[in-house]
Amino acid sequence: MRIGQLAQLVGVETQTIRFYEQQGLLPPPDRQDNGYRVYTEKHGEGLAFIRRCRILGLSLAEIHELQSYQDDPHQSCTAVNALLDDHISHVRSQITALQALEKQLVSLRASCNDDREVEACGILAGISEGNMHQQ
Amino acid sequence: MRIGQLAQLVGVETQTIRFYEQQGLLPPPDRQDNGYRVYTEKHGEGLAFIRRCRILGLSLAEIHELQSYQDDPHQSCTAVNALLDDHISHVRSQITALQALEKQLVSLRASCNDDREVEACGILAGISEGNMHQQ
DNA sequence: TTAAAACTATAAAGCTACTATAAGGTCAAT
DNA sequence: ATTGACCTTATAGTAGCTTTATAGTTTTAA
Ligand SMILES: [Zn+2]
Ligand SMILES: [Zn+2]
Ligand SMILES: [Zn+2]
Ligand SMILES: [Zn+2]
Repeated sequence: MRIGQLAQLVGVETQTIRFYEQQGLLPPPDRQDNGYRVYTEKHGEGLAFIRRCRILGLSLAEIHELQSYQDDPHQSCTAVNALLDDHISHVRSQITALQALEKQLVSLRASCNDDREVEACGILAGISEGNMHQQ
Repeated sequence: MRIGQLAQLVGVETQTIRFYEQQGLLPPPDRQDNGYRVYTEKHGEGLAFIRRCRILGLSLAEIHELQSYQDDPHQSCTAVNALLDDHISHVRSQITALQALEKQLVSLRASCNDDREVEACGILAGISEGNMHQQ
């Protein structure tokens, strides 16, 4: 299987596959005489794993870590679970931060209607005055 | 006022100030004979404005747009209000996406306890099997 | 007075996770 | 023989800084 077929199979661009190889996330495949990469089903599984991790918001470093655990299948999976716990708390704190931000933005938005000149705009005034509750 | 004092006043790094100047967000200040930048109060206000916008999650491009409105203070502020509306909806869709992600991660996390070997880890199995409800 | 510390300058690279572009080699079909 | 689709590598761009390198200037302390 060549790179284009693999890409289509998993739904990524060919450059992305080369990029993962370069980053050490995907093992370097064999090459044909002409230099073309030849992939096996295992590569397909590995690539699909990476993509599902990415959809879950895991960083390439976190994926790398998960792969290192997979390479040693008889150790305890505590570290895997902890990685996910950490990631969940990252996501939760992002949500919290964005919700606070939304609140701030909505209250700022309420300080202006559409019938003003820029110099009287409640939004620009609100930002400039800087009475923002940071964090 | 030199760059270090301005940086301390507003709470940013000196490089950040030079970066904003380079990006056209902060007007180039006068220079001393030795080449050192000399800032006025207006620069301080401009920099504080940028920082407050950044805290609100506005991109440098959006800040640039706001500044262009400020330069023409007698036009209607409709565009300013619209920019904020857009930004609010960006933030809301980020929140929605992250909440969906959190749900997915939590259910994945529930598929494992801490007393397994990696090869039996419910999380790794869940990712590998790929029964993920995308988006 | 002089030497170190602290400050300033520019330019360039690094960060994340790709995406895009350039310039070229390979292969099948027309 | 040439088009088109595919493959190769290398390089640059994205956002918003941060870090590093290298060098010149000012301030402070011995
Ligand atoms: Zn994470
Ligand atoms: Zn307004
Ligand atoms: Zn925005
Ligand atoms: Zn587990």
